[in-house]
Amino acid sequence: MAFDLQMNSNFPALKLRERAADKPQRTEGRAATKTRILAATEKLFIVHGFDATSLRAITTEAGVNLAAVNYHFGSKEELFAIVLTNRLDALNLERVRLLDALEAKGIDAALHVEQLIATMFLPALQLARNPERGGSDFLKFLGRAYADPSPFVSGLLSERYAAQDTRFVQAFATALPELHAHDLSMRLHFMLDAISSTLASEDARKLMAGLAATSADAVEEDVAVLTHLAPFLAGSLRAKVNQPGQQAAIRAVMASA
Amino acid sequence: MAFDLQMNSNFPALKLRERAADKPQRTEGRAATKTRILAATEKLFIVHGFDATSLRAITTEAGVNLAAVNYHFGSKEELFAIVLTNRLDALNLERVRLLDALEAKGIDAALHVEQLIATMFLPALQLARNPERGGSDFLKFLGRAYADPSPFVSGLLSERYAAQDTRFVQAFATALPELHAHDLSMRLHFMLDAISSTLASEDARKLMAGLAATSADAVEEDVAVLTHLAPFLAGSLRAKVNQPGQQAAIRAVMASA
DNA sequence: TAGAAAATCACACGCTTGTTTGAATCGTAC
DNA sequence: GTACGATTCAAACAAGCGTGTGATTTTCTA
Repeated sequence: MAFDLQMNSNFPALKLRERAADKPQRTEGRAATKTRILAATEKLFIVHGFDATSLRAITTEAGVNLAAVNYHFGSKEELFAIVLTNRLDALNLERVRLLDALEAKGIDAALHVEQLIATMFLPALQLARNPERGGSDFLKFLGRAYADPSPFVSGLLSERYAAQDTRFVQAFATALPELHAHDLSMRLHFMLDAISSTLASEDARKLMAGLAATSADAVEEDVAVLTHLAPFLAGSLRAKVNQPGQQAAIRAVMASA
Repeated sequence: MAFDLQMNSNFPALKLRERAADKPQRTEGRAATKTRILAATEKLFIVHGFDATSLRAITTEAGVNLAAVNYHFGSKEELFAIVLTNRLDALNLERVRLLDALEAKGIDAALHVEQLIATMFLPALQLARNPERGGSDFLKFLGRAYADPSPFVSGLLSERYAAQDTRFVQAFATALPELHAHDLSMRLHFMLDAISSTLASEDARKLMAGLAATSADAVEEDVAVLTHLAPFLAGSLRAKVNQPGQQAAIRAVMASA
């Protein structure tokens, strides 16, 4: 950067004094670069995704040298892998822990689907309220990650979390025994795609926030969001095909085509 | 649903090398370059999206010179705008026509939601069976377009089809008067995001094809797909919040957290 | 406080992107 | 057959990308 260059060549003493003044502890100064790169990466990834976030944008945002990324992280992909797994490992561990607890406690048959949905989404809501875990941006981050078109991101997610995914699919299959495997797969696919796109989109997230606007404390907000989300998703999963009259109604529309 | 896999391209007059040998006519030769660029653009857009489809990949696929794109279309964005509107204008016109017909015919209250859903998706199924309108690739194209992360693509879609969107939102609002505007917006948002991602993803499309595998002719295939799709989506739209016991079930899950 | 190690720096490499250029070629009308 | 507008062509442009380098500075340790 031009500023440093000028001070380097002409006033080394001045630069030394300024540096020493704003840097009282060296270990913090050493870790600061890596930390600020990680923070900037996450911030820009939320807005632009993997492909459209350049290392130059990251290092500018973080106020560090361009070469710092490759020095500290090796490559752009390794940097993003750390950012992604930092956040998502905790989320998925908590999801599996809740699923274990639910299955150990026994199954309330009538509302098992709603409980599975709550198990999937409650950890995300809770992390979203913890500033140290990303705060409200965590939901945007989650949506961006699962909707990102880059093969690197989707490959990392499916590789690293495939085991958890199949556990939830099996849990839903036992909760919905009358649903054919084809229909169940399609409907779960729909559900997760919809959640991802919604979390990644600003206006839809505001809609969800509006649902819980009346609640007082944190726990009640989670309850409010889930009581709107779970029936909606459960309704789609539980819907039966070939209800009386539905075929006729559809054929009526097709008659106009 | 029926996928005519032998159709690589949807534009006529693709034989040009042998034609160039005998007697090339000016208008045909002139149109050939533009047509082949459009076909290559559509094919590559389906696979890679807007950002990841380079003009060099397009012109190589089309077998034309790199400069031909800017000569005939002005810019990459203008080229993609033509490709997108070519396909989507016809789709949306048909959607609105069916909505007009449904509203003129009067409302079957009990199954109005299913009929609205059929109205939204039937035109896409029918276009997908017409080779001149894109064949089976039309559904992939549709999904790619609505799931594309590029601001240019999403901006073009929302600008050009905002009017039709609000018409459908209003139709759903009158069909579901008990649902709050917040919930309806969120659920429709979910629904469309899910459809887009599903159409864009290869495996999910195969799942949908499996639903209609038993059907004989084209019309019955559309009926089969819609009788699986409509109840599923209608179930999600019609689900009521705060059903008895749901809050308690959710709180039971939260107790483990 | 001197020397080794770690970190930062400016800079450049090779590559890809969309776009432009000016000359060569084609198709046709005079 | 020649002239002219329309098209095609190879080549280059400027900009952006991820990555690597060697020198310099900062930090830690003996």
